[in-house]
Amino acid sequence: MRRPTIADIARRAGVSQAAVSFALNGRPGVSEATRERILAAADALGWQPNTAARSLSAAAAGAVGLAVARPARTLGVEPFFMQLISGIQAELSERGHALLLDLVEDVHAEAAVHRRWWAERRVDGVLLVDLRTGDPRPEVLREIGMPAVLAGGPDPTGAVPGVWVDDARAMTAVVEHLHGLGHERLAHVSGPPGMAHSAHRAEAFAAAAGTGAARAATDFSDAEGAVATRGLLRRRPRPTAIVYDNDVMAVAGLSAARQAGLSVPGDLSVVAWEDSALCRLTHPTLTALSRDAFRFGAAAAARLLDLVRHGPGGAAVGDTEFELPELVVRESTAPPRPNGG
Amino acid sequence: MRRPTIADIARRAGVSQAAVSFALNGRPGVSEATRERILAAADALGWQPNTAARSLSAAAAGAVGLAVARPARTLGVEPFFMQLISGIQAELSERGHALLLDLVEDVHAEAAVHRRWWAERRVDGVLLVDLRTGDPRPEVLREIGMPAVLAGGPDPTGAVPGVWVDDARAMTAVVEHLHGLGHERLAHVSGPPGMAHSAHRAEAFAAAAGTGAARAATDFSDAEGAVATRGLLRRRPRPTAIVYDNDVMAVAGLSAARQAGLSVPGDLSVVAWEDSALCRLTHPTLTALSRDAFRFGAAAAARLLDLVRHGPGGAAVGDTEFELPELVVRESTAPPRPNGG
DNA sequence: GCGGGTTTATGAACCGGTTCAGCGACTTCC
DNA sequence: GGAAGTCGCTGAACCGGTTCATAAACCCGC
Repeated sequence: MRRPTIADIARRAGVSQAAVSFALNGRPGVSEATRERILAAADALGWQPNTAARSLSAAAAGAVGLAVARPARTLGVEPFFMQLISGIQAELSERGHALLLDLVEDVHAEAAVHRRWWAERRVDGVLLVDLRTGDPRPEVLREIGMPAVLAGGPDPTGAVPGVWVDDARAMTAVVEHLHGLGHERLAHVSGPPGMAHSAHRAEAFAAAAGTGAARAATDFSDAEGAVATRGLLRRRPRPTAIVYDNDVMAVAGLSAARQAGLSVPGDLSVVAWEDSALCRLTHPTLTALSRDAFRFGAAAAARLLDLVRHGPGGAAVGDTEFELPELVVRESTAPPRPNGG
Repeated sequence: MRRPTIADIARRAGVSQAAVSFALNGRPGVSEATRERILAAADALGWQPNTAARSLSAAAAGAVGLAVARPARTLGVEPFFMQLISGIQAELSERGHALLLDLVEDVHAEAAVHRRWWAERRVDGVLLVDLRTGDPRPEVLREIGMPAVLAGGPDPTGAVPGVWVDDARAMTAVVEHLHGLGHERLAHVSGPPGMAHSAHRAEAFAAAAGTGAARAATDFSDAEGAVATRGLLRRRPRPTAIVYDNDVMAVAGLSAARQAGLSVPGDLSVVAWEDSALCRLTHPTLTALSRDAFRFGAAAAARLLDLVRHGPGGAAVGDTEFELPELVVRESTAPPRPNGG
């Protein structure tokens, strides 16, 4: 039951502990024959390194952290997050690192968690999501000197490198799709203006959609998505197409439109920013922007591990751009009715 | 930038390292005056214990693990999981523990992760979800002697204590609700028969629903939920009410019924096992079994920490029952049409 | 056969905490 | 006043790895 240590291996193989350490870590200093004898002994004993001991001398935790500041209510509904975490996880475990997860109230609590993790040496670095405007986190991370990567960057302050998607370009593509169908009065149901990527999208929308464009901000929840939709549909002239910043709100918007007596896509076209099973469950199915959250998470994790391993001057420098999301056209977008509005 | 150690505190307070350790851990051996001087020094330096060092001597990792073996595709869509994790997290962080998360392929990979975590001393215990029939995990955990708690037990082998919900009683309540409305031909769209809780529910359903009962098994995904629904609706006589084992399949079933030309709840009543925003987004809204996944997770985590702290003979022994889910009646259940079928 | 260099292996220090035996100083009690 | 006990604190070992200075063994050419 007692877990074997290198001392056990050393005794079994008849060598010193130092030799065992060299052998197990593939460093020079032991002959090939001895190395094999040691590896065989380690294998026979089922030895695994004690992470605490290794961390202590190596001054590396072998783990990275992800603290998420979103209400659990919102988090749970968005498939995006689990996919993201799954991708992060896959990359990390392949490279022998563990993932520490923390769900907290807000970005200040998150920064506090980062400080604690760092002080306790629990993690070698952290991943950031949901950058806010005036976000305290990048500054805190720079201050304590902890490696960090922003998933969904770039960080305008430049304190933290990011793996990012060009939301502006994606938004332009969505607007072009709608324009191409003949829509002229577009609306955007966005996330909180305090979220950086939300603000980016809103700007890009305003720039691409032209003068008739309307906008409503929400907290990403289905409830506010419905309220925003009702508000937009009361406008005269009424928008003929709405772009939602996530899948959940798009579904809520669909219900709201139906309750207002409008048909989709006859009276109103709908686009969701994030694709998921949800978008295929509705009737009509939703046109959506699809990105590979799994690979996105993996890319961010890979970037972070490089940073941890090689320091800021490592393999990649600055921000890394991730592929554009793909617009998957389904039933919820169609040309507007000639008499619409 | 260098993180302070107890040696720094000792130097600053003019005492030995041992005294510092005693003072910081609230143990006897230092006078009140000295203790305060030490705490002040620690505070001034912003000291936090190095978890690696502490783990090494205390032989405790200060973390617990959760490895989940579900396809990310399914995981992401179920709000239940994030709520559960959120609750686990809340309890853990309150008691100074971190959460290690791993998403893996299947229960065998999960058992392998448990072994590795234990050998590496990364965690003090693990939480189990989704017990399968013939699940290898309890046996592995008993073998290596790692504290574990099953969220969603009880474990029939008795190797791992569980925090559990009486699914059988809940299912009976659902069936009674439907019977009370006048339904006689009920159907159940269940999860994989290999999942223990799924099997329990199916048994309870069969016992309560009587002879006319039909059943279809799925993998919990929206796709199979739709297929199962179409199959059930082709039966003659047709069922007038369907109970789905999760929210996602219930929504998918709703679409499938509509496509088959049936109205809900006119021609078909629908009940979802798990409540979520999803159930309120649909049209009609879904009658659902609602349980507090957050508190459920917290309860499981609390049970595990007790086990870790006090051993198997600790505060609680055996399985702990969690409150029954509540049936939230919404628009999707109603009396069957007299001429239905 | 001997000096110089390389390979292979070892002992001991170190990472940052925890813990325990031991030792003065002080109190208590007879 | 001296034995016994308590209090407050220290020195050192220990957890399980990594690492470095050092030494023994071996190889080479001259």
